[in-house]
Amino acid sequence: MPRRGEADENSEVTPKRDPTMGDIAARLGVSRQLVSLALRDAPGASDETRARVRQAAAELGYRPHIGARTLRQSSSRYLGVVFAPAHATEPDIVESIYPAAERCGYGVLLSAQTPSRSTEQAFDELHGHRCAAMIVIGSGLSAGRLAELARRSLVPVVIVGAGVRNPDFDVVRSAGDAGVRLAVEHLVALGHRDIIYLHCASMAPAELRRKGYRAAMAEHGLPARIIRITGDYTEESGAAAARELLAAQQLPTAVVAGNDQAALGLILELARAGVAVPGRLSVTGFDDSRIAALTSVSLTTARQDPIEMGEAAVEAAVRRIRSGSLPPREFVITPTLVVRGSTAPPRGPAQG
Amino acid sequence: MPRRGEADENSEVTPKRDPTMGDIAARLGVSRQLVSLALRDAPGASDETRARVRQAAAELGYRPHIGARTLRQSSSRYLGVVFAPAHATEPDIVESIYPAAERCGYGVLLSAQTPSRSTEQAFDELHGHRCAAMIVIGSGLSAGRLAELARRSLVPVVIVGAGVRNPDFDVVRSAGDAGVRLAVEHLVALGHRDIIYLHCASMAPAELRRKGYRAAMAEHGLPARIIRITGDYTEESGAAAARELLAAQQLPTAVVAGNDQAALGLILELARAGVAVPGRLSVTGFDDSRIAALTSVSLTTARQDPIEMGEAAVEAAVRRIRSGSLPPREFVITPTLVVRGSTAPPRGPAQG
DNA sequence: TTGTAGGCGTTATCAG
DNA sequence: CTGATAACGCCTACAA
Repeated sequence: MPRRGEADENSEVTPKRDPTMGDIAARLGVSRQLVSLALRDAPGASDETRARVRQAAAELGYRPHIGARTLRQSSSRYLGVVFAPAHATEPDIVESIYPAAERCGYGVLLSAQTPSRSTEQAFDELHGHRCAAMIVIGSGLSAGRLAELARRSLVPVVIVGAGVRNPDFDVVRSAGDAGVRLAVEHLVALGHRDIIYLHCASMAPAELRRKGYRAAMAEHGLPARIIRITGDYTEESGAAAARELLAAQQLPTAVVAGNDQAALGLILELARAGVAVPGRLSVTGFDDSRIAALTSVSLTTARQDPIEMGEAAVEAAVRRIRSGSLPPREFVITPTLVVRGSTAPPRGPAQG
Repeated sequence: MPRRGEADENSEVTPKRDPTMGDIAARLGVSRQLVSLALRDAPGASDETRARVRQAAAELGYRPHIGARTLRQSSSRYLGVVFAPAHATEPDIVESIYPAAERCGYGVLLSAQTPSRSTEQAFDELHGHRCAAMIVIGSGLSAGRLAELARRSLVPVVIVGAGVRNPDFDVVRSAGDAGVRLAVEHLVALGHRDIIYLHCASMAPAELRRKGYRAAMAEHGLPARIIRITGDYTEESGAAAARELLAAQQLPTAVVAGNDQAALGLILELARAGVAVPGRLSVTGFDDSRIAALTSVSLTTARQDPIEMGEAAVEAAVRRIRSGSLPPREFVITPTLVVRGSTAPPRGPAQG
C-alpha cells in the first residue's frame, strides 16, 4: 500500500492535496529541477521537454505555490495595491494596473481600505506577503502619515492621487490645475464670464484644482467666485451647493465642479428646481468617471486618464524596485477636456 | 566581523532584510519557538514574556511572513474573493467581508475580474496563494462555467449573486422575486394599476425579479407589461427604456426597474423630456446602491443588504472549510423596501 | 520554558 | 539533463 506522496502509476486517484512539481516530475519520470526550469522558461530544458512538462502540469491542475516561491526568493514578484473599493475613479486605475504589472513580470495583490480598515492596516497586510513594492491609491491620509507609512516600509512606495512632493515616496497625480484651466477656457470661449468654482476643502487634490481656476480666471480678467462646500465631494456635496446657489437668487452662467460626482449632484438638484443644464447654466466636472459619459448626464469634464495613471504607478514602482535608492520622482498626468452636452453658450448675449 | 543573520547587539543597523522571529528571539535572548508561541497566543508562554515579545516585534517592525506560514500549514488562513471593481454594488459586499472574515480568524485576498482578466484567471491566481475557500461575487459566468470552476477547485467555492442551485458550490443571493413583489405592493397600495417592469435579459438575477413582478401583478388582478431592454443594466439601459416609453406616447403611472442604475438612467432621461418623477410617474429600483440615497435622486428601492450578503458568504465559506463535504446550501437574503421620494400616488384618481 | 529535528514547495548551486 | 544538497521563515512534535 503506497504511502501518501509516493509516486505510483495512477496518482490521479488521490487528488486531495494540491499537486506539486514533484508530482509532475514523478508522472513524467524526470527530476523536479527540470520541471522547475521548464515551467520558468529558464535555460536548460529542451523545447520538447518544456512542452511535455506544461502539458502534464495542465492535466494535473498544477498551480505554483506562491508562498513557497516567495519564501525561497525572499521577495515576491508582486506589487501590493491599497485602494478604496467605494471610491468612484479608483476601480479604473486598479483595472489598468493588472496588465501593466504583467508586462513587467509582476502580479498584483489588492488590499482594501474601508471605513473599518485603515490605510495602515491594508498596507501592513501586503507587507506580510512580502510585496516587492506598494502602490497606494487615493488614500485620504495626511502627508505626514503617508511619509510615516513610507519610511516604515522596506520596499518602494508609490502614492497615486495625493500629490505632495516628498523625499520618501514617488507620486503619481494628475495636473489638476491644468484640467480646471481647460474647463475655464472652454467656458470663456463659449462666452461665459460669470463662472463659479465648486471647492471641497476636505479632498487633497482639490486644492490644486482651485489654484488652476484662480489662475485661469485672472488671466482672462474675470473675478473668481468660489463656493466652498463641506462633505466628501460626493453627489451630496454637489446637491448642497445647488441649494446654496438657488437660495442666493443670483445664478452664475456656469459652474466648474471639482469632480464629476459633485457636478452630477448639482445637476440633479438644479433639474429638480427647474433649472435646465446647459440651457440656463453650464456645468463641468473633473475625472471623466463612468457617470459622466451617460447620455442622460453627458457631462463636459476634465479627463484624468485612469489607464495612464495606473501605468505610471507601475512604472514608478518597477523603476524603484530595480534600482532602490533613486531620488523620488513625481509623475504628472496631463488631463484632457472631454466636451459633452452639459456646456453651451450662455442664454443671453455675453455681457461686456 | 559578524556574518549576516548572526545576533549581535545592535541589529537595527542592518535593516535591509525583513526581521524574522529569529531576530526577535535574538534580541530578547529567548528561543524562536517561544516567540512563535507568544505571537500566536498559544499556551506555553507567560504573560510577561508575551508582552516583551510583542513589544520587541513592534520595535523591530516585525511582520509575519505569510508565505512561510502558508507553506508550513499547507493551507492559508485566507479567503479568496473574486470581484469586479467596476460594478456598483460589489464594493459594499467586499467591504463587509473583511470584518466578517476576521471574526472567524481569516484574512481576505482580493482578485479583480476585469475586461482583460477573466473570472478563471482571477480565481486561479487565488488558488496559487492556497486560499482556504473562494468567494466569487457577481461574476457574469454561465452556470456551466461556474460549475466547471468549482469542480476544478480543491477548496470550497461560494458564489454570490448568480443564483443557480448547484451541487458544486454554495450560493448566496437575494430573493429578487420577494423584493420586486414589495415594490409592486407598495405601488398598488398607493393606487397604481398601470405598472411596467423594466427587464434586462443579460443579467442573471433579473430573471427571478421578473418572476416576482409577474406573480405580484397576477395576484392583484393587474396585467403584466414588460419592457425588455438590451445592454448591461446600467444607466444607459434605463435611458434607452425611457426613450422607448416616451416614443410610445402611452406612459404608465409607475415603472419597476430591475436595478438602481437602470432606474436612475430612466429618471434622468424622463427629467430631460420634462416628465416629473414622481409627479407624473413613479419609479422604483433594486439594490439600494449609493446613488439611490442621494437627496437629488431619492429612489424608492428594494434593498439587498450588502453587509448581510458578505457575512453570509463568509459564513458559508467557513462552514464548508470546517466540514468539507456538506451538501451545498443556498443562502437567500430577504430584501426590504426603502421608501423614498420617487414614488407617490398617481396624479389622477385611481382608475377602477 | 528551551533545544533539536524535521518538513512544507520552491529555487539555486554544484558536480556529474 | 540528473542528483544531491541547501536554504527561505514558520510551525509542530518531542525530549530535556
